[in-house]
Amino acid sequence: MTPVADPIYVLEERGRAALVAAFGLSEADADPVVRRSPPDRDADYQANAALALSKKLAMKPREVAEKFVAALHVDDLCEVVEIAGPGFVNFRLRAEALGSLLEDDERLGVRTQPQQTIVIDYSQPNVAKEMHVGHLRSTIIGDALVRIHEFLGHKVVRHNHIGDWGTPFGMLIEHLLDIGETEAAEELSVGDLDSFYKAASAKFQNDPAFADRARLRVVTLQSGDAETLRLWQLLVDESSRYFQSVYDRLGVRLTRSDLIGESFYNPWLDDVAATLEKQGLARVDEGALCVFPEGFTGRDDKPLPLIIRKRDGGYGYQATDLAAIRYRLGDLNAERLIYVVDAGQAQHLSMVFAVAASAGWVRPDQVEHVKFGLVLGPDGQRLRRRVGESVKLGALLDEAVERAAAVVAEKSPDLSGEEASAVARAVGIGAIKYADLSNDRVKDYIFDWDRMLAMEGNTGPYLQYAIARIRSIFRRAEQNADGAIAGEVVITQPAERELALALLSFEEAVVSAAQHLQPHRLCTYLFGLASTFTSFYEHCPVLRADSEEQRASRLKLCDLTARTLELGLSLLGIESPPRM
RNA sequence: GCGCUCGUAGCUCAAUGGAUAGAGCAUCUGACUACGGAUCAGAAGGUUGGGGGUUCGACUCCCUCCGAGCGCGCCA
Repeated sequence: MTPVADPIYVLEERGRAALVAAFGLSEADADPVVRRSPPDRDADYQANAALALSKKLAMKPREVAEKFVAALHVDDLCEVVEIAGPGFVNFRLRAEALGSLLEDDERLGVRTQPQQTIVIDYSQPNVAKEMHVGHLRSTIIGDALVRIHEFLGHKVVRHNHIGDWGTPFGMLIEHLLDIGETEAAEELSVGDLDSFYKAASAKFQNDPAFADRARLRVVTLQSGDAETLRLWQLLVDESSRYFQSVYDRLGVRLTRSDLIGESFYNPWLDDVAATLEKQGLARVDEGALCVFPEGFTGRDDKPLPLIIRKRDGGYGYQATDLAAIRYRLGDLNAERLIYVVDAGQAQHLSMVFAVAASAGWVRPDQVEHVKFGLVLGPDGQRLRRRVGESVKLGALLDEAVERAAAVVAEKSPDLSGEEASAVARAVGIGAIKYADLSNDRVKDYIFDWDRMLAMEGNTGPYLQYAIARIRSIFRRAEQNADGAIAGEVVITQPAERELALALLSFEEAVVSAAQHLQPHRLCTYLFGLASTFTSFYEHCPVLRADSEEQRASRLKLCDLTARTLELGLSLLGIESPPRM
């Protein structure tokens, strides 16, 4: 059975062969530059290569296009191939070809890629600190990238690089000792991490004796004192429980075994420093061991250091990040590292990457910073609870589910209490995720409850609703929708044609989201598919189709649409309730 | 001061260097007692912050200016 296959790749392949045959180009130079055509152009796809090649080949663009078309074999797919404008080659697919391309396939036409081992570093909350919206973005985007790359056949190693080491732990442990283990565990277990951290921090600032103890405690901790480590572990365990509760509510694929935090790299930090020194990359400056990577300057044009070891002999996150790169490539044999970290860390990470590259630990093309912008409130300012305080994640998720429950209760009063609350969870969490993922991640975005929960527009609830609506067709048709639809897709109406083309573009949407590490490309695709579907559904009667063949064909289009939307949402980490 | 990011319709956002810059919301006009109206069709709305440049072709690449945000030596 022929799988669903995105014609853009077929045309690309045939186009490449034609360019090689017609002009003797190398495979690499023979990119036919196939794109979807703009709407209302009476063409489905176009190849733009002729214009780009005309100079290289010293021919007129139209001449290039003519020779290209002459060498092209696409009669089985296209009913029209014509040259337009200055040298665009337009393709219009045959209706039969569209129908046969849409044969059933578990993966809905998305092929797997040659497997790579990829470490994706995301979420990164801090021990003994409440998670905030910044962690939310990293978590949601990272989770989507994990799912997309796993689906494409890669081996993804999830690393939750938690902040569980370093200077703050001196004061946290001392504070823990002050109030007693029992009370501390109690406070931490109810998830009130901020008050614990703030109390410790306040004492550190106001009580010099406490501050001295805290500094000493850092040394004791990092030298591996057993009792201190036990107390530290208590903090980590309590915090991990809290993190896990957030991940479970979010439906994010992170577990305790993915927690590989800063402390994990502690044993290698001395060696990182020693190696960099031996390589002549690091030198002592103002008491600290520094590397000055080329091209980084700060104030007064002074070279900017990456501080490997502080004046007091301790290590910061620069050394830890370097050790992590060595571990991930050297010990885990990863081929690619992806860091889902806010844009504010761009300079730090590019310095770390530069140093790791010059030490020979990584090739520059193996590491990528997936940076993201801020979450803003309706006023366009950074989202805060009150001045200076970040919004607590737990409260945010509560509110999302509450608001979704109100929407569900109003729109679907017939759902049972249990189902209604399950739907509310899926809709509320899905709305938050979709609102985050549907924007270009590098930009700041405005967090707006009403917009993200709206049933119209490019939102999570809209897509979930579209799926539920299609599912209801099958309930009404009393037909099983699990690929058991007999017959084949026959395209007769323009709306069917548009829907078929949209369905066939799924692979490109997934691949492009992965290639650019931009989940919003997949969102844009899914919203377009849902819109195309509603137009089809309005214009083409399904259950009241003219013939059994047409009914079966249209049911099949419905089924493929629902499954594509479901799969697409699942790659974004979003659930699709069967009814809502 | 140096560096990075962003600036697109009234609002929120799209647009792997390709033809006439697209959606949703809001506004306006139509359609159908609805296979879940949580609908469909259409209109209006733009000097893509300004100015230069590269290119057959620029929202996209380069330079410059303006505006916003972030980072810039011992927190992570």
